Amino acid sequence: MQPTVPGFDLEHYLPYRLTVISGRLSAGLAKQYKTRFGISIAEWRVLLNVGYTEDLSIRDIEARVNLEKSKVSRAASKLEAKGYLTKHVDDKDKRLLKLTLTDDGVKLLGELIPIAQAFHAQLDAKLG
Amino acid sequence: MQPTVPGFDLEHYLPYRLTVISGRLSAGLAKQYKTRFGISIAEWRVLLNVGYTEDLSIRDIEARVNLEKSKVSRAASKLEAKGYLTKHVDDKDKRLLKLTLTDDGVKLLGELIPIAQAFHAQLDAKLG
DNA sequence: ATAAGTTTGTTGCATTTGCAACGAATGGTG
DNA sequence: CACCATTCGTTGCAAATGCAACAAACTTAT
Repeated sequence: MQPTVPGFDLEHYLPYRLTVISGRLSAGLAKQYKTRFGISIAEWRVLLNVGYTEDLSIRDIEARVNLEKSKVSRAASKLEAKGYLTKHVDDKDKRLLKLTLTDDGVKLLGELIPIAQAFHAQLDAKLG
Repeated sequence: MQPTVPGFDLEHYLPYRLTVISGRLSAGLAKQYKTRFGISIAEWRVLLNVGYTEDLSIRDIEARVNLEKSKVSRAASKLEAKGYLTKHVDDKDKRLLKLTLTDDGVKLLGELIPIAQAFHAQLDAKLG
């Protein structure tokens, strides 16, 4: 624990700690989602947002979740291919896509949410 | 803001928020480091840890920073190729590599730290 | 000491990722 | 209207990534 380079308090550097912590948190759920449901983290987040708010566009999700639009686009396409959501061109602005969960999508989300909630409860318990 | 799927408070879901926030934080610094110094985030973290503690091994960093060991290995190799650190086989356990910053590495870290500190100060200010 | 098992770091390979380029749609300006 | 600039989503491609396989070094047990 001897700092070679003084003048920087690594242990308390916020961006650093946040990244490490959030990485560890995500990793736990990610494996469950992937192995049990064949869903990536990106897909899970898109699914969650589309389920949470109606008629979101790719751009909306990009802004909310801080995912590259190409990543959102591909995640949405995969979810569409798996039958969990549908894309509809917006009538008012035909550049936009309105994303909507299918019944299967809603069902899947219903299965995923309890897992996330349990994880969250577990986390809360650990944090006191 | 109409939840299609009830029973889940997305806005307050901690892992979700942490990931979004830490992603935004990292993104800001990442570009600076990459464009100005040709250093990736993984390399920056390895550099920082090696500077902070002497004779770290790949495994040590893997555990600390939560990076895949292959990622750490490649980041370390790149830093070595750029002349910022050296690898030495540990005498007591020849599987381990002791990573040490070169003079250039120390110098580079000295340039990067103020940027990180300024960023941190800026963040603190925003958080009140 | 030998054999079986573990740990450490690297590498091969298939997948994922980010960035730029692109077409289509819209907005703005003359 | 015509023209230029901007926005949105997709895709091509090079680079990054994760995982498994591997060799070498170490540990343990018999």
